[in-house]
Amino acid sequence: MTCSCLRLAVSMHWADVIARDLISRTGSNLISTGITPSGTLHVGTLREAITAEAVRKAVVKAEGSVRMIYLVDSIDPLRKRYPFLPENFEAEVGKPLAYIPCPCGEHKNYAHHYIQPFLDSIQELGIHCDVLWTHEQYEQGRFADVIDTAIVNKERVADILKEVSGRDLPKDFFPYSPRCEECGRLSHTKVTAYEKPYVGYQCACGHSGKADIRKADGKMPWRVEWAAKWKVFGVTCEPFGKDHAAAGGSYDTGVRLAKEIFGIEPPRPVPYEFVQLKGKGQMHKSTGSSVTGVDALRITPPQVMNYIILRVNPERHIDYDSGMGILEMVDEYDRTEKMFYAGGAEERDADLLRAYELSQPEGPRSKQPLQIPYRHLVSLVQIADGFDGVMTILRRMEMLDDSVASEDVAILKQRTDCVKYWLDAFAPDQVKFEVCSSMPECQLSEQEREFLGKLYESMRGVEWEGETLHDAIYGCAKECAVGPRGGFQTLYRIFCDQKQGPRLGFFFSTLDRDFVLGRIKEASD
RNA sequence: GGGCCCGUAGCUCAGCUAGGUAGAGCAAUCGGCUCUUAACCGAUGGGCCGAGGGUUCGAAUCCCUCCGGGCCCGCCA
Repeated sequence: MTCSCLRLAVSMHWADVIARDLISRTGSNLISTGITPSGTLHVGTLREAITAEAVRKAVVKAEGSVRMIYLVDSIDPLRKRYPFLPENFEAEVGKPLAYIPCPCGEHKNYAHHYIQPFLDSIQELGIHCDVLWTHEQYEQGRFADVIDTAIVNKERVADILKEVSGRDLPKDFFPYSPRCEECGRLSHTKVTAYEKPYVGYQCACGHSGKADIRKADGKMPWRVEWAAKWKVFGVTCEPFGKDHAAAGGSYDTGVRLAKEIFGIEPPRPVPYEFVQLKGKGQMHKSTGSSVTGVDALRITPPQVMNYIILRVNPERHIDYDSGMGILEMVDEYDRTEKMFYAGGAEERDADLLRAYELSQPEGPRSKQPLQIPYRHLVSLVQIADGFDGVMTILRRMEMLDDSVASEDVAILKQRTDCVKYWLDAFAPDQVKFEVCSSMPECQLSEQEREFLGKLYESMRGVEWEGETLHDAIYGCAKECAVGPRGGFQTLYRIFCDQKQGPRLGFFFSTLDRDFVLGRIKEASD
């Protein structure tokens, strides 16, 4: 065996490793993932979908056959009245999310309300999947056979659950919970009989009736339902959070149920670690997270979001930093992008480049996208008036011209929006500035006033353009006692009431000439 | 009680399932660009690879133990 052959096997991105494994097992793969939309979705939800999509792309690249489904667990019951829900939702507890009204009244139902932002995100992130709603699957009778199988084998199902999880089950355990046709709740019914396809029940509300397993008249408990889904859809691969991966956890019971009850091989698991939020508070269930999945996407361009997830192994936890860290991530992303298109990267960066490639919603472009330094945008957004203003300044600075590709404009727009949202909600004060509409209170020394006076005269005669303004400021400050550093600081003080700020030349060039000169004159008097 | 992940430069991490005496980015320092910085270019400094054993000619890399940190395991996806 030659060296070059060996080298091929050295480095492989985790998604490709999984893809290779999948292809070696079967000719037709189905990746499944999903969520219960009971409340606001967090960044971890994004990780699951992004992880699944990376595997899907990797299988496609390896020329395997693959499809991906996203299951919205819309038939799962509302477990309790969460703090963010109005009082009257107390009455909805126990009912399937799909049959509970929308909290804001603008969506079809509760489940839609919470999943819709995520479904929108999926588009941006380039996740290619078929979205399925579990309540619809039940309504269509797709689970009828597996429900019957579970019921017929309910003793063995119960044994497996007890054995693997080490927990006791209620004596009257039944692998199907009827939904009371009177009160709509799944949680208060007791099964009294089974005669295929009808499950007789008595509800705590007083009603007794029959549930048809071919309809959405009830559901399986989720551990059973999970394995049942594998059977019904033919799932061969599924990413899930580490909570499911714990010993005796739901994946373990799922494996046994799959093999012994449903007679199938369990899917290839892809356990992933949680995403932790750094910066503005951690992600606590009790306190609620200050950064939601939607927030994260609003401040992180989608490709970068993908990259954050894909650059590390799934089993590694990620600290999502909504503060300055986001700038560093975008910078790293841009660096990797340069490397990707420049070619000649070193072996050790192979996985990073692959992560970049997988991060592109529709695959990488043929040419390197336009790069405007992200940190620069942070300044521009605060100077310019809207996206058009940003574009205008970029043109003036010759960072882009009329030949700019529409895709690049789109990316720029997206990044500008992210920066704006970030500045509003998450950015540390250190990077923020604002033009004071009137002269801030400040004590200026004699030397500083002298500098401003000279600068006033100098700037009056100069072209109102970034570079020339900058030269005027620098030249003037250098000749004065305050020196360059002191000169710049003085200006920041009288314009922004800070001792630092954006690059002054460009900054001034975007402001009204009379306003700037007036302020300098005022301060020098 | 059970399980998983992590502990390598100030920070975020590569390297670790092919063992041969450590890498990147950011930060820092210094210098350059007539140029303040949160920008650009260049250079420099900085780590006994959590601790202790073991295997080995040789370990950040394999095995064991321990310490430290994070997180899961209540039918709740």
